[in-house]
Amino acid sequence: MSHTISEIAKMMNVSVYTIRYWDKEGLFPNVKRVNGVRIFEEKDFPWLRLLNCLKNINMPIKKIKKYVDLVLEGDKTLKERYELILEQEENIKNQINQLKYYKKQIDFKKAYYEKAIEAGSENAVKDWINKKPTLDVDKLPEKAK
Amino acid sequence: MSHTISEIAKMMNVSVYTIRYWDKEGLFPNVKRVNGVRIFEEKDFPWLRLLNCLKNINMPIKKIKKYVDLVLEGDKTLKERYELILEQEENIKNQINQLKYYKKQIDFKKAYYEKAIEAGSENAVKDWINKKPTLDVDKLPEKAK
DNA sequence: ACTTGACTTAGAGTTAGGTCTAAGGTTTTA
DNA sequence: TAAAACCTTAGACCTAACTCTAAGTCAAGT
Repeated sequence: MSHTISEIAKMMNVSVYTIRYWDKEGLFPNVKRVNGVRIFEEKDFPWLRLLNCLKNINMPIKKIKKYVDLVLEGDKTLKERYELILEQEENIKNQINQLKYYKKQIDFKKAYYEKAIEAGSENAVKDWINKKPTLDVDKLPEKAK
Repeated sequence: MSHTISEIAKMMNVSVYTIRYWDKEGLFPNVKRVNGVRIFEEKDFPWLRLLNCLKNINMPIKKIKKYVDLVLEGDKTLKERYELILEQEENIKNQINQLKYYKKQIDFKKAYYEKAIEAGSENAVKDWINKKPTLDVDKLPEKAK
């Protein structure tokens, strides 16, 4: 079963323009063409799947391109690719930890507004918020990327 | 204790340019000035803290500005602000879920490369990767924002 | 008084990642 | 056989979020 660019765009939930842009950036080095028209096949799906993953963990296109280039160089880059993947794993962990950390702050703010709405005014809960620590950068989780 | 722009930039781990840009965008409506120079005080810290949080959960500047405007309108916007915060909470949850989902794929890829490196070639583990599902967009977690 | 260094502004420039248009080719449908 | 509905390219344009430059102000130190 083969697929056109618009089908792939739909599958990946991006625009046709985006797929063409990614191709221009070299992210599809092996996609077949018939009369110049891109034909995506089942054999391309594992890569589409991984690409979708890498995009969604916020890996920059240039870094994805670098990975693609390593793949094209064959087995001699296995270790380098492994390290790149390890780095991404670290990166995801950091992103998750950071989001969890900030979720607590948002949850506090939510509770704060619940109290304020109940009281009808923000002033009524001002003393409550002041129990919270002030900006303390030392405690921030490691920045993602 | 009062602080200059460069101290705040250091604290928030961004450039001085960035703080000025944020100010230009209206994110510091209440910061004191002496001879035109911005003076950040302790009373500004809760907002710096929240701003830092909102930036790190990937809230766009325009949306943060909207929140600032609501705050300036006073108690009559409490409910609207509460809903904006709720939305952000949803958003963080989605981001976390998505990252956790993709982390599994990265972990699989990591194991894949460990096997490939051990075997000395990717071909040796090609059958192993093919046990994995192909691109299946229906199972993707809800997109964040 | 004068240099140093940190601050100010307006506005131009940069980067990443698309997004769109114009002009044209091919293939299916009426 | 012709229009509709896809596809193609090159390249211009767009947006978000900075990033930097130029020209200038101000306060502190020598």
